[in-house]
Amino acid sequence: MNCHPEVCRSGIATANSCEACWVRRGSVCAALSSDELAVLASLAQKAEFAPKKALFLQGDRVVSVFNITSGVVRLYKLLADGRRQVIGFALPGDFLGLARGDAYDFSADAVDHVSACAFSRADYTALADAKPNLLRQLYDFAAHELALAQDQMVLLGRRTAEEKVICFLLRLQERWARIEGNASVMVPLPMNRQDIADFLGLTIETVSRTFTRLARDKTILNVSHGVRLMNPDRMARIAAA
Amino acid sequence: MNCHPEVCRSGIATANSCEACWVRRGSVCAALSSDELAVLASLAQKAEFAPKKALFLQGDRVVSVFNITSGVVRLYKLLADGRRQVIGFALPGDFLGLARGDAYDFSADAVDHVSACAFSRADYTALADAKPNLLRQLYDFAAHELALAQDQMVLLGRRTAEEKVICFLLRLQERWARIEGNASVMVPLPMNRQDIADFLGLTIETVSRTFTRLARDKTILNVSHGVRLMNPDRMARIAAA
DNA sequence: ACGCGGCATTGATCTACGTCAATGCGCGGC
DNA sequence: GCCGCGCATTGACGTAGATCAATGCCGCGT
Repeated sequence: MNCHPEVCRSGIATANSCEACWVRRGSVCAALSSDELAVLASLAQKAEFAPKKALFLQGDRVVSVFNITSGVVRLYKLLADGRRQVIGFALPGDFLGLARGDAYDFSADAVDHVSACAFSRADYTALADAKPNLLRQLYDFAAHELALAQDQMVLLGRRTAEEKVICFLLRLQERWARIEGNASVMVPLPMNRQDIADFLGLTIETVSRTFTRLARDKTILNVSHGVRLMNPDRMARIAAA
Repeated sequence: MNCHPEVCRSGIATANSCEACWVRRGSVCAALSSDELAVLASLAQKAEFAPKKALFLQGDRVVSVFNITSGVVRLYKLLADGRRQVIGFALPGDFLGLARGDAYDFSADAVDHVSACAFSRADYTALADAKPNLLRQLYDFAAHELALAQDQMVLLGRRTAEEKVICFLLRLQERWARIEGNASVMVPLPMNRQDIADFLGLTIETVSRTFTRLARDKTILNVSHGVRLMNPDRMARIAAA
């Protein structure tokens, strides 16, 4: 479960070749022409982050933007008293750096080992201004993220703990499927229970209890760094409710 | 409190003139050149909606996009069993129609009397494709909305009922201030308690109790369709926590 | 093979908020 | 000017999920 071949292999086949980048389809750099990709490649810096290392912190000046090529990134905000809300997990193909203004308004750190393409923000915005293609992709990505955020609001505001966990698993399954090209009942969960709790607006104990209850009634099977969906239909029914 | 002159007067001074539109500054049509505005004006249709009338419903095909020129619009999603999450309130100057795909994924209806500029979606996307200016504005607006949505996630997932209500009031105050050009301790609340509850992930009773508790300890004063902030400092301190 | 440290699980109890049920009240219609 | 309706408030009580406190377990380094 640790090593999904599609996910673990480097996103970039040869140094600074965007054409060969396997996350390009489904990423913000999809639908760029060959010569545009060449420009992009010349600006790209390969970056690697060990587990728990920060890509950036809330309040940092935005110097770089990132395309994730492998691994999972945790995006979160902290309240002054330490309460944390995870606002999302960035997966391969996701773009980081939509921040308005010149400071990040959330923090991002690597859940597992993360590889990313880094661009200077100045270069990237210049490119976006020059290439309406790319701007259009960024716009679509932002609108997509917004739709996800709105779904998450419904989840946080109006769903029970069990529904939250089930929706979380189904949505993650779908995102992995989009990345790997085929849906699987094995859902990798590289993040820990605390991350999931902070994403769903629950405590770690409630998340844990919900997982064991779902496992007890054979809806899921807990495996080492993930979960196997044993009854996706039932889950879909609960998520639809 | 019902009639903020800035808010109640029509957004458009003369029919189909975007140049004279008072919400333009701060809206998505800001920063368009004079001739671009002329094109925009030729495409605009003035639309009016009585209280509770739908601008569109979740699942409707996207035929129009809107710029709100006066009034307040409630944006919400429903679960199959009737639970409702209000995902936002659109105020004068706000743009509606970022929906991905060709169906709306949320519903929008008028809280009070609403005036809007309607554009055919096809015209609007064509214009955006032709004018990178406008696309850039749309992108910025989407990124701004995303930032708001992320703040709302923190609120929904990690804040107490009292904090939720206080943050709600302060954020609304700031948005009105941006629209009217000056901050006021009088915060109009055209939406009802149920709307506020569904926005904050609470019940109407909890919202009501929280308002009366805040009024009892002189933090706010309840007035007919709004609230007067009597102790903004204390509120800011709680919101910051 | 052992022990240690981080994470996850489990149980007992507490509480913020939800639910249910009246009651109040302002506003618009007649 | 009164009535009725939709919204808001208030109170009594219930509960999902939080909190507090062990205990279990797995992987990793020595």
